Parts: sequence; C-alpha cells; structure tokens
Amino acid sequence: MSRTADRPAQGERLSQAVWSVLAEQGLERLTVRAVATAAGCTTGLVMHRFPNRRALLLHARELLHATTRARVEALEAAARGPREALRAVLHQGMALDEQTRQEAIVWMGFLAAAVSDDNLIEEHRRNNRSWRSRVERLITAAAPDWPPHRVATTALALITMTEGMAAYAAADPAAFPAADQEAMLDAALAAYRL
Amino acid sequence: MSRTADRPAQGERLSQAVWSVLAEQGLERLTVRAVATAAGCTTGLVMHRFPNRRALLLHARELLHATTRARVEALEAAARGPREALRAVLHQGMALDEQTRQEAIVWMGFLAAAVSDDNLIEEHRRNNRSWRSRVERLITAAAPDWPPHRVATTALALITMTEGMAAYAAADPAAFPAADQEAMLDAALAAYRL
DNA sequence: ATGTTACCGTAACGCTTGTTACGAAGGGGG
DNA sequence: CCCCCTTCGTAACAAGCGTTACGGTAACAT
Repeated sequence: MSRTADRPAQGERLSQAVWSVLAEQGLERLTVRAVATAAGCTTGLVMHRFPNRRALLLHARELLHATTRARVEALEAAARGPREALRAVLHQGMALDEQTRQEAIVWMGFLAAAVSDDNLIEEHRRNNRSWRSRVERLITAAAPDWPPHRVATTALALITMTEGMAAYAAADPAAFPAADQEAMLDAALAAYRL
Repeated sequence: MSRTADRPAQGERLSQAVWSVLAEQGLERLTVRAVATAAGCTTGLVMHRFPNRRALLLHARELLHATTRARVEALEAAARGPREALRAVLHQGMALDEQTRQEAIVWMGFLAAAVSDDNLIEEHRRNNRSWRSRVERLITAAAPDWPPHRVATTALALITMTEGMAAYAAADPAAFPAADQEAMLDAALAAYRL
C-alpha cells in the first residue's frame, strides 16, 4: 500500500492533534499547520487524509464523542446499581483533573466553532440529545416510579449543572477544586432524592 | 476637537459591533475588518481607538459584564423579597429569548477566546467570582440560618446549572424551550428549599 | 527486477489577517 | 483668517492562512 498504511490510526492521531491544539492553544490558533506540527507531520498528510479543514474538525469532534461515550458506558457497566451508575456518569462530566479539564476546554472550543459551522452544530445537537436521553434513562432506572416530566426536568437540571460546572472549573481550576465539585453533585443528587 | 468627538459612544459602538459579530458569525470570523463593517466604519477608526485587536476584545468583554451587571442589579432592586430576587437573577442568566440566547453565545465565544489570552481569562475569572459571591449573598438573604458551606454549595449548583442551561439552549434552542428552562429552575429552587 | 499505485513531504498559490503609515477633513485657538 | 491638532478613511505591508500541484519514495503485484 504505502509507507505506513495505517489509515484509521493516522486519522485518530490527527484528531488527537486537533484535540491537543484546541486544549493548549485555543480555537484561534487551531490551524492546519498547528495540527500537523502537533501530529508530527506536515500539512500534506493532513490534507491528504481530509478534504479540508472543516472535515478535520468534524472528525475530531466525532472522535471526542466516541471516546466520551466509551468511557461513560464502561462506568455504567461497572456500577453496582442504577444510582451509582447515575452518579458515576455525571461525575465524569465535570472538570475534576487535568484530563477532564482539557476535555471541557476542547468541548467549549468545538461549541464556539460550531457557531459558524453547520456540520459541527448538527453533531453537537445530536450528541447533546443522546447524552440527555442517557441521563433520563439512568434516572428512570434509579427512580422507576417518577412521572416522565419529573425525570425530564431532573435530568435537565443535572446535565446542565455538570456541564456548567465543567465550564467554570475549566476556566478557573483554582477556584473550583474537585472536592467542591463533588460536594455540589452529591448535594444536588440528595436534593433531588436520587 | 474632531469630526465626531464622542469618544465613549464610539467605543461602545465598537464593542457592540464585537458583540454582534461574535453572536452572528462566531469567534473564527471575529476580525478587525468584520468589526469595522458591523460598526459602519473602517479599520482605521478601530485601530485608532484601540492599540490592537486584543484590547478591543477585552473592552467588549468588560462592556458585556457591565451590561449584565446593570440588568442584574435592576432586577434585584425591583424584587419584592430575597427569594424573588434570587429567582429573577438566576432567571436572566439562562437563554430564554433571542436576546439572552445571543448573550450566551457571546459569553461562550469570549470564554473560548480566553484560552489563548491572559487578559481575557483574568477578566473572565474576576466576573465569575463576583457573580458567584452575588448569588451567595442572595441565598444568604433568602435563607439566613443556613451554614456557610451549604450556601456555597447551593450557590455553585444554581450558578453552574443556569450557565450550563444557557449553553445548551444557545446551541439548540428548539430542544430547550423557555418553559422547560423555567420549570427546571423552579424545580431546583424547590429541591434546594429556596 | 520492474511497473504501478498509493502515500506524503515540499513548495507554491491566492487570499485574508493584524498592523502601520500617510494624507485628507474639519473644528478650536490665535 | 489661518494654523494646528485630532480624527479617521485609504492603502499598503509582512505574515499567516487554507488549499493545490507536483515529485520523490516505498510497498505491492507481476
């Protein structure tokens, strides 16, 4: 075939590079050259793998979703009960360490980029809706006797809270230590009786 | 003096233009020329008023904070009690109509831009901390007998929830109608006993 | 061994960017 | 009435951008 001939791995490495640049340098410096440098190659490879810059971003966005999804499903499978699963899944959505903090920054970067990119905003909405229904399903499992509107409202409250928490902590980690974030989550779960 | 000689009004108009471009075209298209076009002038005026692009963004960011602050204080003054004030202040932080939706988009745009701009991130943190202490003060007024850690935890939960809600609704307004957002806020206040 | 084909680095293209220099316009002080 | 000084549009600059074209090179089939 070719010199390396590992198509999916290369694509993943490039998306990882997108992720890295977005986390460390922000959306404004997310250029094809910066991605190539972060991936240890040249723009030739990047443009060979993807038709244009936007396709590269879209693929990186999809990879981020796939990664998050895999982690969430592993947490859900490892949990010993529906409430523990719910807590674990919400827990990983906050910015508790450097890893999740960078993820939150990248997530916001993609969201900001989506304002002027129809494909990105579509992907964003799809992911958000699937995330929402996942949490609703987990809440239903944890509180089977709740009416649907209570499930929906509570799910929305928990989702937005953890997402907002991630945004706040990503931008100012010193002001929002992990312990405070966890205390907030536990207080919320208790308040909603979950 | 000069042709128009209305310095502060011009500066505000330019910041309004920054706001407009950021809301309609996103961070990636937020160029000096786009701002000048939106303000109905040329890049000459922009660069005459501000030493460089980043100073322009920073000023626009400060203006956004001042505007929000004024609105929040008006709501707080008009409220008939501490709980009503708390609800009104949290309420305006969500993306309920086109106006607040655009504000949320702009807010996220500035946040994404702050990743690679020390002045912006500093301004962001300052605003967030002041916002946080404001909500803590309102909660203390609404529930004077609460211990400080409960006030802090609850304030954090409410702040992050409304902020996250604004982000979600800004990116997908059809999926998050205003009524759902308000129901979520009221459910949260009830759950936290506020 | 050789031809073919896919891979990918090199280098350039045209365009847009932030920024700078300069000149015209026009109101205030003498 | 003239001068000066601030204001701001015009035009240019170098740098950086996304994208394209091309050539060398490595791996496979024959």
